[in-house]
Amino acid sequence: MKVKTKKEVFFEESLKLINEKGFKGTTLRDIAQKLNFEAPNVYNYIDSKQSLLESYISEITKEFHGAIDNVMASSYSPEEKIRLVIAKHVQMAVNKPYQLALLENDWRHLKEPGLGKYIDARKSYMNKVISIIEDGIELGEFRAVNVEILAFTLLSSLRWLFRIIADEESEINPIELEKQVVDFIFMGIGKE
Amino acid sequence: MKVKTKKEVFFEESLKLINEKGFKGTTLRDIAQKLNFEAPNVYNYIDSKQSLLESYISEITKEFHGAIDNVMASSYSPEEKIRLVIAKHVQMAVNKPYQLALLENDWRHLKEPGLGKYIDARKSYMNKVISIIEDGIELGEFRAVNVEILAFTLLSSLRWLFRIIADEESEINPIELEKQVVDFIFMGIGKE
DNA sequence: GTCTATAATTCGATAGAC
DNA sequence: GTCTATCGAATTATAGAC
Repeated sequence: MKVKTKKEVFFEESLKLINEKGFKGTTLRDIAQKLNFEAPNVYNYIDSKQSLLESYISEITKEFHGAIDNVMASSYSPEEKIRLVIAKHVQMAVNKPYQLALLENDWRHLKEPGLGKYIDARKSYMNKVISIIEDGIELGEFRAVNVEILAFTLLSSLRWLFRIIADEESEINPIELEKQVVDFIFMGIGKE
Repeated sequence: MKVKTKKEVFFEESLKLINEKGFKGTTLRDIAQKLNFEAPNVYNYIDSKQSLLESYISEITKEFHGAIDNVMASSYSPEEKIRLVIAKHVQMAVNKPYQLALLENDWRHLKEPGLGKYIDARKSYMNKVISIIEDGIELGEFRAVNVEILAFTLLSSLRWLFRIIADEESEINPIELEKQVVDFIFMGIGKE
């Protein structure tokens, strides 16, 4: 078991607090109190409250975009690509639920130019998903649907997976979670 | 066309601002500026900033719970009940996108005892959906699945429909939106 | 790295005149 | 209903001693 550095503990505990009270609702005093020191000491770890938000968000968005770019550039079929995208979201929800929560809850508190970049990147991500779905429809792997609405609904069900982990008291089996989500997205709830 | 009262304009404009900047990120001065008067005048319309949040949230949660209780008490089949639940979410997303956004983004800023009540009500809502799905599986209308994960994923895709309306520049046809969402949830994206 | 002290600003809210 | 003036508290952040 690796020993956590003070810096790692700082970022982990801050993350949990922000998850409970929101970025704007979490004060540097709150963070300091949780770590049992006085407020000005947070500046031993960060330059500003804003930079704290930015570091959490940039880390996780880079990971998502790196993953989907690799998927796009692969020779897998559209159906397999969608499976890989789902797998990535499940994996992230299981491994970094609080960071995902922060991303979804508090991205709006980014300041320019970071905010504009984030919004653009988010659109770009959805466009890549749309592109995969379009290919899949063309190849007859998917039903013909309104791709914008579908991509949006699909991503919505993926983006909020972290709540299952963050909210649920019970343990979740990641493999079972992925299977259930894949089945839902490909087959829906209907009998046939 | 009904003429809007000043009070209606106040609540509408406040809602849009909160949607952009979040509840904690929106100051009473921001609201006053948008309405072209000075900050203390907001107290002509509300008792406190907190009561503003509470009124938005209680209105919309009552509507959802009233709807699902009527559905539960009806003699429709589970499949038809799920269709009605989806229809309600689509209808709300189309008619009250900003209020739904506030609900999802800022419910955590409720204070006790309202916060606890909201969390309980949210769990209760999901339990009702789970109950419908369980009935449907028993009757052979739905595939046998992990109902908790399914209900969660299903509700996630419904709860974020408002973003299609709030974000999208293009007009959305509510009837088409409902059809696409129903098809996605019952059949998924797969060909068969 | 930790603290005390405090600056500079902003916030929700109130008082009271018109 | 609208304003000016302002209070009291809280916030991010800095200065500087230990």
